[in-house]
Amino acid sequence: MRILLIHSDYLKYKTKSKTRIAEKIEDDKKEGLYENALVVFTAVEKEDETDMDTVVENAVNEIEDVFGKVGAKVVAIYPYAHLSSSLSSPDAAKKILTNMESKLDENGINVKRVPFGWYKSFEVSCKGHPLSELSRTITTEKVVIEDNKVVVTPVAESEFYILHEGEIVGTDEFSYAEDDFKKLVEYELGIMKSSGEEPPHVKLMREKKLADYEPSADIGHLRWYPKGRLIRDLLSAYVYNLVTERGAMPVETPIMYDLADDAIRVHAEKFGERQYRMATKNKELMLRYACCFGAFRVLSDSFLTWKNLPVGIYELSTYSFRLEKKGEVVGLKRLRGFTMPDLHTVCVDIDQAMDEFDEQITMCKQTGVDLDVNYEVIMRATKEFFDENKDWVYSAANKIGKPVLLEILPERKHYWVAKMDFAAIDYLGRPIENPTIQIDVESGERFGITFINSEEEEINPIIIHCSPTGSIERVICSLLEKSAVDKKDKPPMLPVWLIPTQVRIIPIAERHIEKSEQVAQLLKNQNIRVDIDDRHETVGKKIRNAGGEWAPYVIVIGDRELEEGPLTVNIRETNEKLSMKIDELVLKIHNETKDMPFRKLPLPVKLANRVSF
RNA sequence: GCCUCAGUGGCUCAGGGGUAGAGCGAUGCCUUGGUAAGGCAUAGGCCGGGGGUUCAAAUCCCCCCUGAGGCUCCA
Repeated sequence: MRILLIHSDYLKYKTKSKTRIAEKIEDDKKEGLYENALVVFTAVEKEDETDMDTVVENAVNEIEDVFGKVGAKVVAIYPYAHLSSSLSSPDAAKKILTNMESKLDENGINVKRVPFGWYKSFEVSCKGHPLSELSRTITTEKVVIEDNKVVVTPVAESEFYILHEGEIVGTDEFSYAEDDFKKLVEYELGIMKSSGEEPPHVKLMREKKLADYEPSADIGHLRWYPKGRLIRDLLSAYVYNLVTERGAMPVETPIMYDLADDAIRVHAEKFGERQYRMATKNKELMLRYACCFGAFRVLSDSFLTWKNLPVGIYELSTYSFRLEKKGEVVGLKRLRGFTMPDLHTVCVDIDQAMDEFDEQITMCKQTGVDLDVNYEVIMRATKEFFDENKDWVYSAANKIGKPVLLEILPERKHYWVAKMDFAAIDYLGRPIENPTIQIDVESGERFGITFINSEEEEINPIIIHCSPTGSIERVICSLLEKSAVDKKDKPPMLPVWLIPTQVRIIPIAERHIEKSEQVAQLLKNQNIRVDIDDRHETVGKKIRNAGGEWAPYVIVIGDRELEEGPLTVNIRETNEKLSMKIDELVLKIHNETKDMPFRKLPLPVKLANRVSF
């Protein structure tokens, strides 16, 4: 429910004509004049229908609070549909508005309600003091009043443990050997102190010309420059290969959905206000915040039998949209538009889901190796699930090979009963939630997904949600944060398969450019991204610039190299100058990029021709 | 969304009611060179946007936008 509160000198209204949904009214309600009134313009929304009593209660509390503060004489409830683009049914609205009226009345407040469903003229004279114009969003969340303060009803709290080598211990009793794990636990338990610094990846993503803010879009939507786009493409190809090799089938589904579809609406409403919504002429649409919608619709329209299962449907959501709060959006870590690899695996039952989950743990772990990022892991389960499947939870945690934080939730709040979150730890010691695996026990039924079991019965399957890397943006975030950590004791780098310039060739004088081009062509033919710094600068400066671009290999070509023979190659990682033949360099790079995807350099080979972004 | 702080050339920043500044970068010229910044010159600014105060606003005040930190949140 949305309300707009106006403290007015007076409200004056007059009914003009009925709409189809008009309520019946007595003649004395056809017009009205209320002086010193707190006018409550109210739009009742779809989600309010799920818990009308709570909405009424919350709204009444809010109104009474403001009423008391501004010292108005009367509350005038004014139905005003234009505050929301997601309206409830007229019947529900009428009921809620009437209930608000009687509740306020019971509490001894002089309350009037302006008729619903009529075209009306009105005049309102706003007093204009600081509290005279307020808007509020009222939700179905239960609140209690305590010491005059509104407090969200405390839900029973989660319990936290550490699982390690088959043992379960309290978070206090565990002796933390690994720094990153300790940070993760402190963060999860809310005992980490903030340092107040800016995370380094934000500066890096701009400095390295990967991505930048786009002030002309909404907050949290980025522009990507060629180098950033290249890395995104490589990561996308990487995940595609990873999941298809394990049998998943890629699909592509729409980015927006019609809220008239019940299953879509219920699933969407769980996400509350954090959605982008748009109204077209006849439809109320939402932008997807994950691939679930499309995947579930594909699955519910497919014929599945127990022989097919488990089966995976994969999509890379370019983009998913979440209307995160302004203050929460930061760099690559938290965006309003992001790209999420999303794998949905249909399983016949919870046992098969657990087996499949085990496979996916292996897959998620592998991404940490391929990306060269350290993950710390949190396993979460509802109390009920944990009690029934203790052995499996222990063994799943054991697959991580190091301590795992375990959260046990007293009851199921979400669609999942068990999940595993993999987090990289940023420069400031805070987790970046990346891969995730979740066992979903709810969506199969909600979206009408069924399979035929061996007894020819139609059954709702268990579905596993998995993002093997987490969002592409967060992967890049983790890589940049890691480089900032590394900077303390070694040169910051990206994995060789991801860095835009793998080999930088520096000709000393113009007469060395031709030879540089020949070397570049040989490397290019071997699927290596190579470029030539042909600018009129000193060798020292070009070396410095190559370092600034994190080029892992730099070759200087001068008179000595004009003859056939070995090249001198600067190796960034070790800061060595090695004499090697081209073939040796090719072999070294191929070894380092083995089994990883390749894309060509999306920039002019010669630096003199490049646009500077 | 709330609280605090910030926005001056492409970048990093100085200035602080009365000619708009520096370094880096860019461009041009000189230098044709051997491993982390060669020299000289030039261009580039509605001082985030809009209102107000003032003879005069980049500077003071108000609103908005954008960014940072914190709070909250991340299904």
